[in-house]
Amino acid sequence: MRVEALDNCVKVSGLEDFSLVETCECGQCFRWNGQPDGTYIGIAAGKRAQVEQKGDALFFYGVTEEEFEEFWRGYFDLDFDYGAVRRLVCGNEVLRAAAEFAPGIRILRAEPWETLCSFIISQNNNIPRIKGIIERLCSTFGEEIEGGGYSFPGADRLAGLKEEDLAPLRCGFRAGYILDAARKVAEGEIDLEALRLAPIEEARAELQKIRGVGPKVAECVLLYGLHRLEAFPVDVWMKKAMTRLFPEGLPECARPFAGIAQQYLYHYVRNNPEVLEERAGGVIFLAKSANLV
DNA sequence: AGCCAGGGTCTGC
DNA sequence: GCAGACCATGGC
Repeated sequence: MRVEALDNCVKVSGLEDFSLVETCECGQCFRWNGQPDGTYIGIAAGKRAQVEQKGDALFFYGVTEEEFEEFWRGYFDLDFDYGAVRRLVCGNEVLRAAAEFAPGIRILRAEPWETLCSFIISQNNNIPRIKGIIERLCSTFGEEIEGGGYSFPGADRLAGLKEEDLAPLRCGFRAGYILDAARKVAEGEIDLEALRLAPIEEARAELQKIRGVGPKVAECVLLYGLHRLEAFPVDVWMKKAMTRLFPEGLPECARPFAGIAQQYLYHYVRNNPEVLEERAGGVIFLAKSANLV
């Protein structure tokens, strides 16, 4: 991987196993939006970037080399060898097919609070509407940032609000959940940063003390917000995928990186729902499907 | 119109 | 412990 500063952007070349589109469209993040020109504009940790991929190179517009090194490099997890993980899970035929369908997926290092709040909003909801609610949350309570757009409001900003204050979000029954989470985090009752190193069972239990946070949301916070790669979120799609494809549970080879395997699988079954059909023939059908990619 | 959405809570067995 | 109603909103 090579990093160089050009006049108006930072160029990062020599990337392996990275796809901007796959990473931004695989359902883990809600604030990256594809533009008509093929670039993606996103906001994370109060910073805005416009990113373009050409082959094995990324171009970061509106970003200095220092900002890239200090934040975006880690955010996109560019220093981790995903090829090694793919080869590891390839011991299993189904996982191999899933990983080969979108080998450029990365697990972003999103902020814990933003992730917690976003996945509370995600419950019993669809992705376009989740994005809409989050955008309204940011434009209403976030701060305007350089280059346009709004930061994600901190827990302390929301902790003092009442449910009616959240009415403009049109987030329905989730308003109370957001406020409970904001209060517990703002007052230090829940220390999200401490959960990076806590035993995972303890971290799970801690997160589920928040109203509106059950097993699924907790796993998403662990994986996307705290980068606990062993976390394994199971939503309705993953439940179908596991029942249909892994009735005995996730193969042993994938356990240490269950979260990455989950992301490959989730994206795979959502874009190839036929592999979940009753008469599909499981592994044989999957192997065929993989050859088409 | 009616079903469903990257679920969770609460109630009743 | 587990099933089932219910939750608020809008995309399709």
